[in-house]
Amino acid sequence: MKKTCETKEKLLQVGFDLIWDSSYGSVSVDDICKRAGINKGSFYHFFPSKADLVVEAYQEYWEEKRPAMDRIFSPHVPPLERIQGLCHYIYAVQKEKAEKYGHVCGCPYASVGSEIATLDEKIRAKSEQLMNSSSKYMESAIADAIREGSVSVKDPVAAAQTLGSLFLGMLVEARVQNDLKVLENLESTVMNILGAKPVAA
Amino acid sequence: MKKTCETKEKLLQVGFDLIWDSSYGSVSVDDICKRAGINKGSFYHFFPSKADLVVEAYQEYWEEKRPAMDRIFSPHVPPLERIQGLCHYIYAVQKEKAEKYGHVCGCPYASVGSEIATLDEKIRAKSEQLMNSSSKYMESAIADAIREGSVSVKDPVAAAQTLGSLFLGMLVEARVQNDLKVLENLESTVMNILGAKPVAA
DNA sequence: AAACTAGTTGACCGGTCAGTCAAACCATGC
DNA sequence: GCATGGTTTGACTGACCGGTCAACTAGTTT
Repeated sequence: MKKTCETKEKLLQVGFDLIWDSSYGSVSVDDICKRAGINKGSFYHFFPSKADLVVEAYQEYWEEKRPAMDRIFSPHVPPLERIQGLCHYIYAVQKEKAEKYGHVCGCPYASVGSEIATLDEKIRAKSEQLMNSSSKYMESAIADAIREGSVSVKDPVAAAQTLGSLFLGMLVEARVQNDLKVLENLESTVMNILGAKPVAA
Repeated sequence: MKKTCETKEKLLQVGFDLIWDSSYGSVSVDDICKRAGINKGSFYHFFPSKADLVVEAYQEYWEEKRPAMDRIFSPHVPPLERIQGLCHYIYAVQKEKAEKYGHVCGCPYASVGSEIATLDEKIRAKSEQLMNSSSKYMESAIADAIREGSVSVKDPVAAAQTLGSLFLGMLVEARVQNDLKVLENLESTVMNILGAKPVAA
């Protein structure tokens, strides 16, 4: 008998990937089970519903990415380089996904969150929470940048919010256009908005 | 017998509204027909498939909104006031929709475009086209603003692209958070990015 | 060895899905 | 009065949906 976590983990990963790639509505529980090589009964042993799998999978994905975010936004790194690092990281993740699946996939929280926002409150709330989860990193980086005088913006909270919306919008555009080029300007656009002096790459 | 266009028009409008409010995957052809008070056979008399209805409905919605856009972006209006006008217009449309349906609905092209981008090429392409359709307005307004010296940005094409992504991102956020407040900062955020001198309201 | 627990199986449920079709309907032109 | 052709009807198809269930397997505890 497999260990508990193996089956559940497999379902979480496969479900997350399939839904990120296509959509919540178009991926059936059968699809997930078939791809995971697991029987449907087992799915409902671990998850009360398809929606619950998604909520758990999102949480897990975020926790998986946290160490990378902590590294990128380490206070040891100069503030503008942190933001630069995030831009590179986003591009790298999107590129990897696009090569693996043949589509630019965008932000998983935003795609499914927007799809399902008016239909399932649990998923909506989780999407909202995770979409905002990186703003703290950004706020502190911008605040540090303001303190060292390397940017011209004044309000770190407002600037972080603006950049968050911008990232989101560019990721949606990249997904709809199915083109990574949209994301190539990420860094320069961000630096422009912050009113940053150029930083050596 | 009703005129041709009545039945078809009704299906287009009802379909567009239902799908904007919830999602492409969660609205069935039966739902649309029931709400429109029209039989299913008639649906397939006018549209080869559900996807074709969406593409046509999107095109029609855009054409319906064009006169308003032409008015807002009339060259008789000072450039920054045009952009201000767009911000107010977006807010007004979202507010009206939210009051009618009890949800903030966001951008219809982006929601469905993102949902379906990797699954249906016709819808994906139409979404891409319509998401970009307002950038020309923005570009010329920014170019005029640069010429009159009322903004500090230099490149109208790049700035229009940035603002387009920003609008998109804020609309997605507003939908997922189901909160119009997200859009209240639209104008001030945009003016900040453009480096505009304040314009009398 | 019996009882308990957690995991697994796959057939099964009622309902819904997108899409089909042959027949009926009806305004018009002849 | 009759033929025409766009429009309308609603029953129908077969696949698929999310979710259930009772039976089964296999380690663990007592």
